[in-house]
Amino acid sequence: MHNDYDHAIGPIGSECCDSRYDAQVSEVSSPQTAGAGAPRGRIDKRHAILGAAFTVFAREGYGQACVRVIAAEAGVAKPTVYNHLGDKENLFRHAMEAAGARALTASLAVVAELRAEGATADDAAALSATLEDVGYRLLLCSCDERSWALRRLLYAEVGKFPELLDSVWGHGTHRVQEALADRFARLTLAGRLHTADPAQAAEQFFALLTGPMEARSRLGTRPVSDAEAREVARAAVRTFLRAFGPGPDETA
Amino acid sequence: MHNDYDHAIGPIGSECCDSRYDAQVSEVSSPQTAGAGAPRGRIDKRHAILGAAFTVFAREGYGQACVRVIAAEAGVAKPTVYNHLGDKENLFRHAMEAAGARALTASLAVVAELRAEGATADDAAALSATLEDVGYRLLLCSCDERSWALRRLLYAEVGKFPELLDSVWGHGTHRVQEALADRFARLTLAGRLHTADPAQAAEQFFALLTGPMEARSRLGTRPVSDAEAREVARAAVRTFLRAFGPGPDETA
DNA sequence: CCAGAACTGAACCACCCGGTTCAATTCAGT
DNA sequence: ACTGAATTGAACCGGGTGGTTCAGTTCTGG
Repeated sequence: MHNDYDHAIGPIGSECCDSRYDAQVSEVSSPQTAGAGAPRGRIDKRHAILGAAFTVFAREGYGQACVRVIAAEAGVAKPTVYNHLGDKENLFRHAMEAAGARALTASLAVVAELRAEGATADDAAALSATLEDVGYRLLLCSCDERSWALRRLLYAEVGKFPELLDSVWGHGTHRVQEALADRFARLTLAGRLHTADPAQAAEQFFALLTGPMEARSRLGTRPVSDAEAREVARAAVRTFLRAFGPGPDETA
Repeated sequence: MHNDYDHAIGPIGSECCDSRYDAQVSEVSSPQTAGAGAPRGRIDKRHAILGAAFTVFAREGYGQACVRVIAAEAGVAKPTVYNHLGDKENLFRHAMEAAGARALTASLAVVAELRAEGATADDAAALSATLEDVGYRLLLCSCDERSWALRRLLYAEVGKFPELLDSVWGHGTHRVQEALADRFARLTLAGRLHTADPAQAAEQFFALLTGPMEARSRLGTRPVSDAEAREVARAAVRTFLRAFGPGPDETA
């Protein structure tokens, strides 16, 4: 009868669902009957479902994951899942988009820090330290378990869900690299960097960070130590600054 | 009754299967009844099955792919598939390993070219051109459709098949980067490069190549033009040489 | 306090998949 | 030409899946 779900039937107050469920989706409950028999509220079932869906999809893959398990993980009956999101495909899409948005905001926050810190220090050593710190925190974001799971699922199902490439991945990396390129451009104008093409520099900075990490963390299946992450960030920044740091202005 | 397949029952001459089926697995046939009614021979059914399995797995993912389709794609009856490889999991494993071996040999051949060409030219421009060419060809390998499919499947099923990480991916990238590091070490000894840590330099060289390509080719779903691949290789080599090329020997 | 919406649990359905069995057929080695 | 192995097609089985239905319960808004 009804074809378009997502907020067509309007099961709960789901139209205002722009509020990203921040950390864990299983404990925030409407401030009534708090701590009583019912462990969770009524209005955030949707968040619980999306979170559980991502967890299960990440653990078992889209094809192998079954909705019953997702419902169980969310502490919810199976019809409730279908009532909220109507379809396994839609469920997957929304779970991925939510996870992507969360990962994006984390990375953007790190790059935003570069704006703040980068303005304070002035000498070359300070710039190097700042870049290293930003790189390290960017690596922490990128090496988060949920982040790896997101990338794996994206890789896996890009054939069946091509639109997720844009809505989850493309926009994200583009915006992060754009913000990075903005900072590099300003640093170049200030004479502290020599990036003829800031966008390309940002692209390569990102590659120098995440590329080595992919191998070292075994595609995200092995937790990477803080020391190793810092070492990768240090190496990346060293190479980056040798190539783009202050020096001969041979802007090709 | 029987638990260990693969060459336990010995259906055909499969023990000698170390010969990698080179290009396409669907046309080589024993030199008899060539071109007649039966389109393929009898002895290379296994290759056909493995090739078809990889094709179907790449197209639909491990979970969604069903053996019937694989058998159809291979032009073979379903029991034949089970007779040869016994299990969907084993089928997947072997298809992945075969594809991984093929991709590895291609990349290794490219790096081997660096050994030959790198010895001839002497000036800096020639080194740059050689590195660009090697990078470009490495990118071509890495951007091959089957290569992307292999990486996607690896990413996707690394949770269910952790051993594939080593047998398909780890060994491959390690060997390529090792070969690259060897070349860099020799070039450093010859005074034409300054790589304090050749392994790390190779790691970053690889990252500068493949990282930007990941975004530009949309995770391998969009064919990348030769011009763009060449541009990425050029940019990577330029950055790499600025960082590690002849200049101040500030080996940290 | 009550009407109505959301939620639950369980059963149910049709479908498809992995894997097996089997008789009939085709091929390879000699 | 003949024997035995490989292959085929088709049917079959058990089980799990996506998705629905429904009666009954729990909560929410007013």
